[in-house]
Amino acid sequence: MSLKVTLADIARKLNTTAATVSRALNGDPSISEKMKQKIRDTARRMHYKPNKIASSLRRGHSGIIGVIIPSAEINFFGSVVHGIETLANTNGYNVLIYQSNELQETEVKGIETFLSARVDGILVSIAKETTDYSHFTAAKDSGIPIIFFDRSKDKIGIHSVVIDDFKGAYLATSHLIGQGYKRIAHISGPQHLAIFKNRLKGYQKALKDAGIPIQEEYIIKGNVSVESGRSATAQLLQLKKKPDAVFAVEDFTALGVIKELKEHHVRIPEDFGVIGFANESFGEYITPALSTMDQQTVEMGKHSFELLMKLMNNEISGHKEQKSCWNPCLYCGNQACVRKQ
Amino acid sequence: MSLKVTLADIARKLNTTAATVSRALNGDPSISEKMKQKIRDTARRMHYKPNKIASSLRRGHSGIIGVIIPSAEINFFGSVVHGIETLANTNGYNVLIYQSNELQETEVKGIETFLSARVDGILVSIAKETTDYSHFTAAKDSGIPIIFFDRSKDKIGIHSVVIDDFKGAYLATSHLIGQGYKRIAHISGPQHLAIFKNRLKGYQKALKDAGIPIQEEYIIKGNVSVESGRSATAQLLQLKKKPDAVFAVEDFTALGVIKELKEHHVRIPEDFGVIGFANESFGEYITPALSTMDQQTVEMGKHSFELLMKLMNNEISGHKEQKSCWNPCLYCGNQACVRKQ
DNA sequence: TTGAAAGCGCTAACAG
DNA sequence: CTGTTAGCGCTTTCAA
Repeated sequence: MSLKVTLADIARKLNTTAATVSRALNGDPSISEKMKQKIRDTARRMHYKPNKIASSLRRGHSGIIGVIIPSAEINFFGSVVHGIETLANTNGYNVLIYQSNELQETEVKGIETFLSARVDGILVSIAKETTDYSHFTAAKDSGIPIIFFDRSKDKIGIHSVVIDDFKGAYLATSHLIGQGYKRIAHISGPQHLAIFKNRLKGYQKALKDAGIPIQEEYIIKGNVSVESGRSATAQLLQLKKKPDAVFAVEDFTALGVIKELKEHHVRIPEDFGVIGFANESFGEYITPALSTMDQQTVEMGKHSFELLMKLMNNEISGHKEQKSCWNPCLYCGNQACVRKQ
Repeated sequence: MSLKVTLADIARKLNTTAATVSRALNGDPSISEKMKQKIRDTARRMHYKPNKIASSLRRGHSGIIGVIIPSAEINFFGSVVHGIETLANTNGYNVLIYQSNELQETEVKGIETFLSARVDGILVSIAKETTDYSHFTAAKDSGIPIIFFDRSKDKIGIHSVVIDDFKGAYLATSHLIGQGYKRIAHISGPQHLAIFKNRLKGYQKALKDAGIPIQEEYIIKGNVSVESGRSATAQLLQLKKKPDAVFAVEDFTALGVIKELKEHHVRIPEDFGVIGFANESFGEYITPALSTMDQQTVEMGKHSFELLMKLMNNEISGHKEQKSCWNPCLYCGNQACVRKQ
């Protein structure tokens, strides 16, 4: 029942003032060791819990950074958040997570909530359904450091941390080519999101560089879901000239491909190659195991937080949008990042 | 750059006072409609964002509830949190998520963080590694409403929301018996957590009721991981009298079982039956599909929040510990909750 | 229906 | 080294 022990309570007991107690507890060097000891002891005995609300109000910052993710049920994001937390915690920040559930409306609410909570910075991975970005630019204009990770939007003046999706897709496609597949299809994602657009481009470039003509009928628009992988595959299998491999824009789509192929009794990888782009851990669980591009999620989280911290500390400008391709293996072209069971 | 618009700013522009503006914005009926309109308009034009920090300090509560989960990378928890958020948001609460990463130390930090943030209530699913529970009881004693969900600890005076694990395990085991398996093993989880202990008991009761003798060598201690499923299975396959089915305490363990069986070229389900206890979505992705007990995660989240809200509103006593078995299908014994592909 | 004033718990500036 | 004072932005009496 001692929830409301305050600095003043401690001060009273010790015949000193709240200011002194505050300083002692915050390790201010101007306070004598003896006094500090005494104060720390009684604070502990009285079960004092600092009231961060009051502290934040006074200091003008909250020590919280907000992260908006589309869904915690996508392993990929859980893992990135883990990376964010690791670094945030060692830097004295706490992380507040908000799920947009892939909805623009909820995403807007998330931004508002964070603004009201006076978080010190915001990290966001854009919802699939979001097509208007004014809540982000408004937040930025109001002065709060904000950075996109993974799902980003170019040319609206907000920094982003992404892997080199173009190169990743290029490598994934090249991987299939290297395995001897000749007619490689691609199931893409919503083209208004940069990551999906760049993966399509990487796919096309890889084919071109290998001297394989690009067939429009081999490029199917998907929407990042198991179902869209299935229907796209069904569609591909009806073509006169069927493809013999698919590069799926992400793992859920790839899973749909595999499910559909199985129903048609197409053998993987003998008759048909499949590669995804990692966002799920189930890749290693399904049979046949899914080849996929590793995204080093934890690293992505750490890098995102680092960039955000620089922004919060004014170490980098918020003005000219900068894109941070952090993934060493994708960046340097090391093929090791093709993860295959 | 208008991050610091305050009530006073608005008041000044309108020749009134912060008090009036506050009242208007909060819909106080004593303010005239005309004034309210005017105030709302200028607030919008000035891009006013209420400072919840200040508001919380004054009101004495934050409107935030804290949720501690072992890991956001376990789908199960993401899904429960989703349920929590749904209800929390419609009730005007925001949800702050903290990951313990299955570590007691981090879990303690989470509690402290929440206490400092003055959250209005805490929901926690206990970390695997936690063996001392004093941080929970201390929090409760300090007056904050706290409730366990899924991973709970009995007899320390804290309410919990769990499914009827005993009955769930009973059903899972009976399911295997019903399919004709005769020698059913069980790979269990850490016995200091109630859910795992109860699942073991349910397994034993099901065997007993079916007149099948309980063999100690068929009960393997696991630690809730793919690896432990594998090694336990390897161990079981070395027995003179091999089992012909396994009830795994949760899905990661079940996955390990399947992987190991595959390596030994044991056919599922023809030669060997496997059933898990749902905490992952990969059940539907692997081959052969994993039979598993559905836990209705979203419902669990909603129910947890409801109970917490009752506690926060003093509608139930925090004194006598109460266990809330909320899962209708497990509770009523409806076999439909065995989810099989 | 509105204003004036006080205060939530903390920290920073200024004294001493 | 420590105390005094003021104020962060908001809400809530109490008055008018």
